[in-house]
Amino acid sequence: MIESGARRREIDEVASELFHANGYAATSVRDIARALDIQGASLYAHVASKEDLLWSIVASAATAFEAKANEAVAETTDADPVERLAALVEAHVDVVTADPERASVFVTEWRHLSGSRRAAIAQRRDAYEARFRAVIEDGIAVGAFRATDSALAATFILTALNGIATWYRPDGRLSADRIADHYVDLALRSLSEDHR
Amino acid sequence: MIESGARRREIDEVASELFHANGYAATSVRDIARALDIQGASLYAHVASKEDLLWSIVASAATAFEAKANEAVAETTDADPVERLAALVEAHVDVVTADPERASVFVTEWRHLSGSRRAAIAQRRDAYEARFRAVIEDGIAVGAFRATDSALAATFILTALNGIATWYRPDGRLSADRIADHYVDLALRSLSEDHR
DNA sequence: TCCTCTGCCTAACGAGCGTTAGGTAGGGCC
DNA sequence: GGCCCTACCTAACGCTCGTTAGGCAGAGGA
Repeated sequence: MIESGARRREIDEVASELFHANGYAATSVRDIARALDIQGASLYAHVASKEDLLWSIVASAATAFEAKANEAVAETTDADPVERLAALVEAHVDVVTADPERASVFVTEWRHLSGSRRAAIAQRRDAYEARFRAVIEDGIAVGAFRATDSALAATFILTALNGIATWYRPDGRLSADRIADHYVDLALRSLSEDHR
Repeated sequence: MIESGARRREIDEVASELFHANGYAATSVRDIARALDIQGASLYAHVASKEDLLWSIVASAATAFEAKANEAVAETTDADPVERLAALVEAHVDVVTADPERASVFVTEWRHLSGSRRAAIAQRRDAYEARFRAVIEDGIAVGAFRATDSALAATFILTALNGIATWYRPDGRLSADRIADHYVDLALRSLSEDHR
């Protein structure tokens, strides 16, 4: 039986670290087992397949991003698009810095999912990106942002945010909060009306 | 003997496509050979190892980025930091869109290089990023950009630019030129003084 | 005609891959 | 004491991996 208890969460965490460090394809089941001090075959008491492990990580990351974005939007229903975008950006950075390994696996390894799972994640990513785009369009309509290609702007901002997952270290020069503040600033200014 | 003739360039191109599509670790030597309609073992008449193939792609991409950045800086020696940063950003987008497969392999697969090669690329990446940082600092000193963390701003911009390699399609909605224009705009505004 | 070079072939190597089958030690509950 | 559940074990499966060895067909120059 494939459970989802404490040991399973441990396994997900170790797999996250290794997938983050070396990539999914370059990480063997026996690599993960070694990090847990057990045999490769023993992992299959907890997990149905290697891909299930990836799926569990990627799906939980997707859920985390969606949940935080929901919070951010709920907290800014009465606010203007500028504040709502700021909340969305901050939420995204929060999720990334809270678990950079998981976030980076989500961003870079989801293509190794097969068939319907990959499609499901692609769709959720699209929906997530659409929320950013919608807020940007609202801001343009209200005159808070300059008129520009909202899809391209959303992509610009989101890829910059996702990049954090690849270089962020909890013990690095900048705290997660400071990174979030700076990135909110950079993102909002990139859409600002005045310049030069 | 390992040559560097026309056939070899063909091989590099096919390998770029496959590494871009599926990742280095998930692409086998036999996959590359199949795309060339030859046997896996036959590749070794042209290439010393699979990693050499990756190295050849990554190194040529690094050289392309450096060369275009050199041009951009040379053409803006008398210009202000704003124009020089614009030239750097445009150069980067140009290199990415000119060969997105190669660029994306450079950005995402270089960690699979071993030892000294990985270190060499890491150093060249750092030096390249430092050029962006230096121009941003010049701009801040001159008052053209607002005072901010220049390293973080450079990372913000560069990761957004590198992201293009993962989604750009030559036959997509936006031409390479329009993407470059928009991204120059977004990058410069993210550093602008005024906002709200 | 012979020689050399280019570009590919077949066959095989040891190693590692994801995964399955079947077993066992130990702890908690009846 | 008997029972089941959790967590792991060893052994092995068929397959694919990167790579090497050795050979051969055809083109081009001497």
